[in-house]
Amino acid sequence: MRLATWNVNSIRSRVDRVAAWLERQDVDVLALQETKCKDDQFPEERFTALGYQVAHVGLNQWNGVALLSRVGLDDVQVGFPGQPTWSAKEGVEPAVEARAIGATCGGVRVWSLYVPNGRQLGDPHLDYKLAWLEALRVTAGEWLAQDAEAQVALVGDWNIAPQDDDVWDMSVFSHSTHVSPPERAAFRAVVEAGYTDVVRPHAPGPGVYTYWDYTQLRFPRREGMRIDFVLGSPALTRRVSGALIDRQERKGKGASDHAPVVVELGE
DNA sequence: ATGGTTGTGTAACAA
Repeated sequence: MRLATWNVNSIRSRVDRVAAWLERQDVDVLALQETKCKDDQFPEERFTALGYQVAHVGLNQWNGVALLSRVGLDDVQVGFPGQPTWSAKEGVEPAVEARAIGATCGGVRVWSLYVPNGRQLGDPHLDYKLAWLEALRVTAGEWLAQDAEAQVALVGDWNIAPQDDDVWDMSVFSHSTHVSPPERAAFRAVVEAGYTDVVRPHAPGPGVYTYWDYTQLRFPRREGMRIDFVLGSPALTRRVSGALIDRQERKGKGASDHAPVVVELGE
């Protein structure tokens, strides 16, 4: 089974590219982030025509996560237990954002996750991000406490570069989010709860990234960040036989600023 | 040059 994750930065502007890529890469399950649309705007028929079932949550033009699967899509869950809420502005009732959707696909509990962007050090968004990751760590840890053999994949855009090699130049990030000690500790806590980065051994750095900013010629200059991850539970990690970051897909007109990440699972 | 691009939706905001 081939499992993939991709921050597409708007599914409506990328639907042709995603559909073509799915067929080319022979992917069974694809987790999408930043679909940037409401549920009724999601181009579901494009994917059902290719044999995929679709689950999506999108509340407005921000965030939005989805799962496409051709190996079953059962027990869909919008948001994870304990997922923190966010209030966009003063006076607006805090709500759970469209940042997490889970389903069982071919025996694997797959979660498509879009971790909040912390924006700046000291920004309330960073506190939200850290609380979000801590809540995820607690819940995902409970899943393994209940069933140590559970096959769980926590996949998506984590908005964290866990190691210095995961950015092109650490000195550029000395006062930035994504690399700060609290963010790295929050990521490490998920790993220590039992979830392994299954891609890195198959796509080692330095210089291997999943995201390149649209501005400042970051992609041709090879100035990127590794911030998209597939974290596997122990039982899932044992099944991983290969992985790749499809850098080709970042090329050309109409590319997302993120590349897709693919994991091959054996029996 | 204190920005640089791309997305939402059509002014700003988000990344």
